[in-house]
Amino acid sequence: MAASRRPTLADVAREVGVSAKTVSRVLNEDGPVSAQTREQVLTAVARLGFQPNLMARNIRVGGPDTTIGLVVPDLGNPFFGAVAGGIEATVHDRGLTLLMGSSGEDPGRERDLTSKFLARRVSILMVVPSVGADHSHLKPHRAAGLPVVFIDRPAVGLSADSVVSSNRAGAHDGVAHLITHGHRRIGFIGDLPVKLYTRRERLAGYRSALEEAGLPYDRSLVTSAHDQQGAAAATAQLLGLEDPPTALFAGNNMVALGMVAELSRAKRKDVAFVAFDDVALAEALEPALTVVAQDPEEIGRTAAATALSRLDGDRSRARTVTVPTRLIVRGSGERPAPAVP
Amino acid sequence: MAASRRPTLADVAREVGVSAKTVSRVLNEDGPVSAQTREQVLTAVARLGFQPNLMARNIRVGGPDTTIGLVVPDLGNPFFGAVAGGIEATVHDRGLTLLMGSSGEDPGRERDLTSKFLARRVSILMVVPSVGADHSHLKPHRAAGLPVVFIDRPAVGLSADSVVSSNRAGAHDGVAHLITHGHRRIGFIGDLPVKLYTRRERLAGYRSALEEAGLPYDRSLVTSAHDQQGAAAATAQLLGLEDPPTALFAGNNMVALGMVAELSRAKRKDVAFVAFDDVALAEALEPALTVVAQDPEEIGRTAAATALSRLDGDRSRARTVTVPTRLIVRGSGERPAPAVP
DNA sequence: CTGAAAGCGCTAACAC
DNA sequence: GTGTTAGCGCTTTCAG
Repeated sequence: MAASRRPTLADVAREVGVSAKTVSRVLNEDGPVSAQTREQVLTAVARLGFQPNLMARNIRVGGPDTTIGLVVPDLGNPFFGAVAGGIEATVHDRGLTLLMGSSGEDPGRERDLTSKFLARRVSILMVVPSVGADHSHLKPHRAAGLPVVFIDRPAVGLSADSVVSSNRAGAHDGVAHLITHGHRRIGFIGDLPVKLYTRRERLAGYRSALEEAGLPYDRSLVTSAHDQQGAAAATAQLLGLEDPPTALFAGNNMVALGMVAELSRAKRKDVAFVAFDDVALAEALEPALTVVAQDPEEIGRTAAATALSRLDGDRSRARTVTVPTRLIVRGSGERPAPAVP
Repeated sequence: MAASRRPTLADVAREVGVSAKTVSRVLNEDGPVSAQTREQVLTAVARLGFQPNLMARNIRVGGPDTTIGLVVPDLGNPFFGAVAGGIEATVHDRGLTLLMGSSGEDPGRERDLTSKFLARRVSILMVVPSVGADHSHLKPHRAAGLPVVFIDRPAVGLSADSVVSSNRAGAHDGVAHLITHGHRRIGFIGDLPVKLYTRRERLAGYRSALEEAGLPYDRSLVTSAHDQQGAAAATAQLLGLEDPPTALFAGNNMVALGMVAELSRAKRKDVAFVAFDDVALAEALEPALTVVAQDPEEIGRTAAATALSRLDGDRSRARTVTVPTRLIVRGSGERPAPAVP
């Protein structure tokens, strides 16, 4: 059972007794073809199970490939899955397909992936940039007209479109919600590394909410974690302070999981908390988890729409689109602060 | 700012004053090249920002493209995201890239996607087949040596490898756990449509556990839902029966969310429950959620390993690999059944 | 309406 | 070490 060569245009042409060009015409509904030959060609195509080689076509036509290159930190993270879903839904009608890879937050891998995608002549490049990644190597491609969109975090060293959540305003709203319920000492558990764009923005929102309420910024109440374990530990550490916080703000969904787990383990029913980013089962918790929800699908749709407009000739200068977050009040933020002595 | 043409091998060659083949040799580390010209070529490549056109290369070399086509029902579903992550991790070293699309459980879209992928000459095709999809159109490609792997559900009308969870055994274990704690009337809320492979298998596991314990199979205790809302309604409906179940088994993670939400809403702290598929925050619930956990990453890794072995010439007959599930006992399944009168 | 020739960007197979 | 020629599978261009 030898792996038989796949049929080509020429095979079909020979089969019918016409030229390759005629077969090509039939398949692309280009120029005129007699109903007669048309029929014969289609029959032969079906019988041989012929499928035109898209790569060969693209190379001749010269245009970009009908793919979108998408680099995310982690394919398994539902946030990026939802972003990808939003992109796909938006570009599907244009016949574009997603080429995906994960960088693991490693600038080197990110660069390998983008290079590979560029070598494939993707129509559009979308990247969730890793901390420390430099994007200057994309400059010539941008100049050549390639739409590039950065997702969730802005570009570094390159002027390009980007789409982000309203991190700062969202964090502000979440923290303000806690303040409204009387809390004056609020812990912040952010992601790592501390240079991460989303962490910086969300911390800024936290600080602005404090400032607005005339509360002091206490560095000892700000800590970090990069996984669920770490977040649990950070939670325990904050609660163990001499003058501990009466409320906590989780800087992302991973942190939220660890924080909730630790509070539940320690049976601390007195601590109020709010998390950035929604999680499944948030409503089923006791108390139900109040969150600052992002809209990853909308981020994906927006990124795709932006890129498509560039593809269609929009030459206006690079813009950053902010997708709003939404405070979903479910209860966990309303535990009252204890009366101050 | 005209969109300048991207440089080609010939451009680089002209720049340096050598032949295209020499440049090719440098880039592919093929045949011998003097250190002198090598240096010059690399310089020119860097200066022009040249990136070889992978499509052109592939077409000449004739082999399949270095991509894996992956069709899933829904990109936003974390289960499939994790599967994709497992695949990518396994194939990364071979230089393969993921081409992904979502079918929305629509056999037509699934077919469009697979056809597109085949036209791109993917090295490997992986599909989570939709209910009602037929795969006979893949036969010629299989015969031509294309590795095809079905994920989460077996193939229809085609002999090909597949990788699935131990749905039957897993459901059996979950239900047996409930029986162990004294439950004799156990509700089953499965997914929809009822013809879905995973639903059938899990229901079979449910039945086998009942049978093993000498318990009757009562059809009125078996119902369905295809989203969280529906699952909540189904839960309410089961608990409203004249002779209601004292324990519930959720057939998937979506159903679990709805079920937990409804039990929490109705403040039914007496009902025991177990869910198929793990969910975030399961430990933080009260009681913590006992689940039959799947291992989607491992499913992805296994699928990839299987496909790679085919690529490497394994011609043995098609096999179905079952990835074990694991009962994670956290508490929700241990609420005792009320004493029978 | 149809076909022959040329060429997209690259590499295999031979020269030198 | 390096260049030349041919050709991957397809489409463009121009003749019939």
